[in-house]
Amino acid sequence: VLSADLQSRHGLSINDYEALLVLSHAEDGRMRRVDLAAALVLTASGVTRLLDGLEATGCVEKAFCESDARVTYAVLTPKGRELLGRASADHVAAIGALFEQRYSPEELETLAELLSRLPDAASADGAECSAG
Amino acid sequence: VLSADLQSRHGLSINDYEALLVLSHAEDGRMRRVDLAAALVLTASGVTRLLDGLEATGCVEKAFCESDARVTYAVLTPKGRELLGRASADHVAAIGALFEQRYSPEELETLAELLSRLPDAASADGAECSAG
DNA sequence: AAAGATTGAATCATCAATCTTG
DNA sequence: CAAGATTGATGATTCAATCTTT
Repeated sequence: VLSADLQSRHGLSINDYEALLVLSHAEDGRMRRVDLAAALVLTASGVTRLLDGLEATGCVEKAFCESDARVTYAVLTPKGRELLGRASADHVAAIGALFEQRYSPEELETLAELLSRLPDAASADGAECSAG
Repeated sequence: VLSADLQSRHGLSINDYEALLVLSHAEDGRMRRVDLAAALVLTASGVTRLLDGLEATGCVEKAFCESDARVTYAVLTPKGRELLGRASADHVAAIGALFEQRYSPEELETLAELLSRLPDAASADGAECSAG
């Protein structure tokens, strides 16, 4: 549901969205591609191809590293940041509706705590999830 | 983890396993392909290609419907049933270990109840998950 | 030799089109 | 025309190989 929403309203796949979100939290909206891959739990080649799309739409740009020519950065553009802002507003609201409709605040906390015990579980915090 | 285990120990993808499991619970180990697709949350073409593999290894066979020539059945073979039995023993044990290591019985029940409220959640029962 | 990035081949899913049968 | 099944083309992802730089 959430994925289809992002796609139809903003033209973003869930991975596009996550990539923009991660970049938006990085220093200067810029990250090494290899670090972005790790953050998105994708391979290096997966990131190359994901960014191909975001570069084509002008949401992300390449930048090169002066001190190490092996490194390429992915940089969030103003256009990308704007798109993320709009998409994030909708997405966070949709998530909120989906969960608040089904769980009380206490239940949400319990659910988050239980799921956080699974292997490789991401932070159950949620504070980092908005593009604010 | 669970998926990699199935693949390396028994040569089954998680979808292969699920297909054999669903067939094993059907009347005579046989189902219409379209119904199998629905049960596996796959498209019709996805099922065709999934069964291609299971038919190649002799775990599933085709059968035709006498009363409606449009229909093709997927039939679990004895070989498929044996493989499922072996894989299931390992798989269920692995799931058990994974969860019992992290949750008390009460916590498991709570987790199952909470998750069952999500849209399209499958049965939280678990009774149907073993190939026994 | 190792690290970062990209490319080509393979896998697995989907959709759209097609074929057969009802 | 609708239903069941398959096939071809496409998209997303991975792995293995390659290229450049350290």
